[in-house]
Amino acid sequence: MSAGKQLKPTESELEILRVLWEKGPSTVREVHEILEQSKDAGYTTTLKLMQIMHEKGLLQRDASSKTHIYAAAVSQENTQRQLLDKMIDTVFNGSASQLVLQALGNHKSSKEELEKIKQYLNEIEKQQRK
Amino acid sequence: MSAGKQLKPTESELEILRVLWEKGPSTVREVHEILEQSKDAGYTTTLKLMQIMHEKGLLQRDASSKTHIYAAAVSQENTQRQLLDKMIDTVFNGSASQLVLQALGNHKSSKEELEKIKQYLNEIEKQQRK
DNA sequence: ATTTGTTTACGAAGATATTCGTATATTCAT
DNA sequence: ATGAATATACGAATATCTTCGTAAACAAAT
Repeated sequence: MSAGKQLKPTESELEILRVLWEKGPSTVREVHEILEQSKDAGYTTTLKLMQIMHEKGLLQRDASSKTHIYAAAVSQENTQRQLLDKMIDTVFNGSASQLVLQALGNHKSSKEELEKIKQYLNEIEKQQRK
Repeated sequence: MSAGKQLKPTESELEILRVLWEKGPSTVREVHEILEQSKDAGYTTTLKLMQIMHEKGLLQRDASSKTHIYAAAVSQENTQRQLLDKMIDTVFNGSASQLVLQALGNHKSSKEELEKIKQYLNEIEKQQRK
């Protein structure tokens, strides 16, 4: 499976992807109006970015109507994994658990979340014993 | 407390920091020779980068002898935390445990490491009950 | 002292990412 | 049809990051 590797989105591109992951297929204006809330950029800036992302294969678009509809062409999970792997590699010297300890140490996680993580660890250990 | 905030190192800057964290205070040449093993760049490129990092406050240097000695001015842990926090924020929508699950799922961790994480989780839960 | 090798300093080219102005097309209301 | 509003396309300015050429300073060897 798998065609060519997905390339790493830039900071701005990630902001756009987040909107599309959350809201689903949207027009440039819709995306732009969300972005405007947290940063200030012109409309054509958002447009241009989304066009470039489309060229790169990060977004797909439906141009059948005058106002194009864009959607993420890469999944949130794949992108998260890609960026996370890179961070483990370049920032945590390849040690995922080092990163995990840091992450747990500096953020309040709810009891439920912690429980979920523990269960997960147990499963992994069971796997390993086999 | 807190003096001005530490600014985010770029990709290349991070490579240099990693060398200095590992080897301690070093000359440009020493750093460069390590970098050469994994990438190819000219000596003056490494020099320039380290000079810029010094200006930015990422490195400190001892210029008392002809050949300057550079050292990291930011700690590995602080930098890791900074980059990790940003990733949790921008890539994992603020959910540290989401990131943790991803990290555990996609990397083999040794039994010892997993055990360490579990102990840590227990401690956190103990804290929370208080 | 002159040459040779190593170092820093400086400036600028090249690459990539971000921003926006302007032109052109389309739609809709009048 | 004309004008106002909104969309896309395009090109280019700006900013940031990365790279390196070249010159000047210095040190060591001959």
